[in-house]
Amino acid sequence: MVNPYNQTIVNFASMKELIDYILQFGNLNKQQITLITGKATEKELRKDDYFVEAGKLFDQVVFVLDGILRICYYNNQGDEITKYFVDESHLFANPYKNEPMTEYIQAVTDCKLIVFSQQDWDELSNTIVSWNDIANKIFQKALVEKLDRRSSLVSEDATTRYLTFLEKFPTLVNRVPLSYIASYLGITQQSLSRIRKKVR
Amino acid sequence: MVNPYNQTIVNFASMKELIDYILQFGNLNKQQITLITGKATEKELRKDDYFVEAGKLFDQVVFVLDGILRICYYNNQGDEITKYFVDESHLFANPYKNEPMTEYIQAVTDCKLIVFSQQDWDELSNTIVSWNDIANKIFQKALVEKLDRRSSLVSEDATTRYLTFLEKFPTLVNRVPLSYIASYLGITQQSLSRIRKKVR
DNA sequence: GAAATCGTTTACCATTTGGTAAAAAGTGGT
DNA sequence: ACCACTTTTTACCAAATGGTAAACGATTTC
Repeated sequence: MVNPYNQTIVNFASMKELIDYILQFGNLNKQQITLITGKATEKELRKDDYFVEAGKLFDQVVFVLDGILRICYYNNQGDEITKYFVDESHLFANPYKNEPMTEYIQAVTDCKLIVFSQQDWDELSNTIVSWNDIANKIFQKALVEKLDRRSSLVSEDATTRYLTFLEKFPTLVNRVPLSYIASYLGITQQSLSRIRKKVR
Repeated sequence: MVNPYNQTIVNFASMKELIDYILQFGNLNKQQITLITGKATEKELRKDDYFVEAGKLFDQVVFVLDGILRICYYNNQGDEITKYFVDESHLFANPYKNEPMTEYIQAVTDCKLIVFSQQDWDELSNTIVSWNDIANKIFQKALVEKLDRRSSLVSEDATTRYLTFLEKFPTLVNRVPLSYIASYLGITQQSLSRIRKKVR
């Protein structure tokens, strides 16, 4: 069978992770879980693979089973900026589904993902009455969290930002290149190296 | 009639502003508009009044008819930080309705607001089928915009940040004290004064 | 195992920003 | 018009950060 996107059916254990995640936001019965599972596909990425390139449309909903993604863009000075990371057990969707991506998505480590097309994802509301509510809760919470994190990046000094990053993402530090973390924190890698030395 | 909250029925012209705003996100018929209008109350604030204080619950939905609000908190160093401004024709709701506010809301100028209790706002979904969808679109869009703005605050230098602020909020510069803008941009007011002199 | 590559650290100096303080400009009240 | 008060600007110096480059360490490749 031809499979140009390297996508496979999702196995039971993987799917359970996603379902457990969704169940935090609302109840689902067995039948509804089967409906969701039926639309899910699995996708693997190698370290440094680009999952989505800037300029292209991206209308999928992605759950990270294993690995770390980063969402990036280039700022006014042409520096590559990591806007945020998406790590294990987090959902990601593009808020601007109908516009070409201004950002690109890259695998920081090898990744295992569960992927839905936006259409499949949305169609679940036809058969699961609470689906829109659940989906909105999920993405709203994610947005609020991202906003809070970025707010603290603006109002704190570089050292505090790094320490907060360590608290919020304790599992990322040793798996993500320092330069990515630096650009996420809004400082140069030299500054971050200096800070790291100071706080160690 | 006792009116401890200084709230009044909303007049027609004011209500039209809000309805026009909501209609960007979905259709409403006359009857539905009447339902919404019936739940709205008007509230006025004087410059520097605190609308919501930190530590208290806040479960209202607020539309700014006139004036500017700012949402603030204190950072680790004890500095007062303006997290964002809410100006004319924008809706604001607390994403953490069930938790005491960590931020406070202050009137930067005299303000005229339309206010809904969260309960009234939510109850509209009982009579307007598309209400949840409309409301989610409104707040999701607001969150995404705020996130994009804050992202550029992290990745650009102070001068670029100020110029971007001028572009995004051309009507705010002359109505908001420089110190508020500085804390929003993540710099001291001296730095902002210097930048302002440079770019003028 | 040597060479090449990549990521990180260090060093140097220029630039930017912060902190404290004082002066200047603007605002409101009497 | 005057005073008191707030906001903004300016100045000075200290501290933090950026830019360029080189050195170091770890990993990969042949």
